[in-house]
Amino acid sequence: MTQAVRVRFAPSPTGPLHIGGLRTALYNYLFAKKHGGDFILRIEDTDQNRFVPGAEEYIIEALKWCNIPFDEGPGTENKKGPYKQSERKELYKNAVHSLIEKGRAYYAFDASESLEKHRVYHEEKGKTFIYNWHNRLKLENSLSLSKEEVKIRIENGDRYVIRFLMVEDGTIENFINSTDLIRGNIRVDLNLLDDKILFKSDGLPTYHLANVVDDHLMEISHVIRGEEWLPSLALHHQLYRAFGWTPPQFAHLPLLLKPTGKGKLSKRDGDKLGFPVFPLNWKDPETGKVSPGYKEAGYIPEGVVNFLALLGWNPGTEQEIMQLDELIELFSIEQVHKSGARFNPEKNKWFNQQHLQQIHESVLETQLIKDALSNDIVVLPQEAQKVVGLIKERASLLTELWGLAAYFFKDPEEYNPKAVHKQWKEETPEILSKFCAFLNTASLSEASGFQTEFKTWISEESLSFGQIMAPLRLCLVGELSGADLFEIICFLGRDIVTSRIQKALEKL
RNA sequence: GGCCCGUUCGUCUAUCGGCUAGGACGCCAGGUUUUCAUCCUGGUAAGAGGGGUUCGAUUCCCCUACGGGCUACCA
Repeated sequence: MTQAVRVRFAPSPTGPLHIGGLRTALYNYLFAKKHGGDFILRIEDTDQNRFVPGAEEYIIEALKWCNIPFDEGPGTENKKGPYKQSERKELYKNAVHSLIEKGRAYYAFDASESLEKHRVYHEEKGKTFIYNWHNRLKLENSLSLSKEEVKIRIENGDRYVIRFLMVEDGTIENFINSTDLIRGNIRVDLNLLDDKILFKSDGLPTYHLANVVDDHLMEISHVIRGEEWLPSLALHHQLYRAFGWTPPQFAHLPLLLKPTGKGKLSKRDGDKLGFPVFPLNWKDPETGKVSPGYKEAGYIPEGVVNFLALLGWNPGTEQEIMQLDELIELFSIEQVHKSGARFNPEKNKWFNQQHLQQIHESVLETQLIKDALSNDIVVLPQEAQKVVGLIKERASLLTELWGLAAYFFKDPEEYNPKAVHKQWKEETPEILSKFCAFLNTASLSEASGFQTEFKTWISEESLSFGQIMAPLRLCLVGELSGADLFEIICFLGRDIVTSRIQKALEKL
């Protein structure tokens, strides 16, 4: 019998979820759904100092926007909950005490400042200070101090932490092999590892303890997390072993790197390079500063998710445009890459453009109507439907829609000077007047029919396309770009076309 | 500094010992179009370096270089 697949995404609410975290969530989700398993959201809020109000809500909203819902998490029925670590304190306390009883954890009273001194001192001598078998007996802890002393200190209310006893004696060779689903075997010398703090003096567990306890209690089968956790893998394995628990399987995802320059993608890169790194707008509760989100910048979740999925993984085929259900179908953790992937905003946009062509047009129509309304223009549903059909292939972002469609609903306010200079000739006004006359006799019920009539007319008048099309476009659009001109004319109707031509004739 | 992980076009990537190294984004050129965009066609450009193993290495091993991560009473 194989174990049920249960994975978790475990962010800490220290700010908005960024695109790298979102990808981790996505991979977890894809893996879970691929194997018919559950995707669990756990909030790791054990750092009181870094807690940011609103961050948890943001994370939940962001996952919802991306269409990657969790099966268990805050607010769901508590099968294995609660799902916030701050509500699980007793569990960690019990766990760490069981470790103390087993002799695998101990109290330590050293002040941060005194440890810092040790570090500096060692560094000056070109050495590294590690709190482990090397020196733990020279420091202030329940292994070096007498039982009475320890008891007195604790009863006195002295601040203490609880440390993990990594290895008792570092003189014996002691390697551990851990398996990573993506990287294979990873071999670490346990003698080089430190006695990590499991419990902080504020009475809360550190990540390492809480993480292991929760993954065990929540019956997590696969831990899929960022590569920054790879160095802790050996520690986590040792913890499972010390508890006597079977560890889950691990997979460490490659990091997302900056588009240019060095290092991993950070929350500040967005501002610097002008693209969002967050799924949704985020307003910093302290500074009030708003960081842009994909949603508000006009991206659709289908595009963002598709692009993100392919950053560090691909199905091995040449298919790139995929819907969420296809991603689930094709996903496999073994095909995830080992090396970091540079974030490419250009390609991100391209994916969005591709998906924008595929989503239901009603989404675009709704957006267009909304944007028009904020410009005090009422666009009827059937108008929106018609116009979206004409312009959507030109749009990469939802936010570009109105800019591409505005001339269907309002007269141009200005005429591109360059274009005017190039296309507005001496004979133009006369030709346009003739066109107006022709317009009165033409049928505008259908663009293709009108085009035929138009062609007949210009040959009768011995005019060329270039002579009339460009100026006409200027009159109607204000630019030399835009949708099919015959479609525009038929949409606008005789009166508006005529009035726009009149207006342009006056102005130019 | 120490430990760990990585390294194919500028970028994302295919290749699981047979390669004329394939695709996509970007860029460039051409075509379609009344225009711009879309779209279509073509072009540009790569296995870090050095040793092995092998009939044959981008692929396996080692070294070096470079890149990345971790090295907190943060996650």
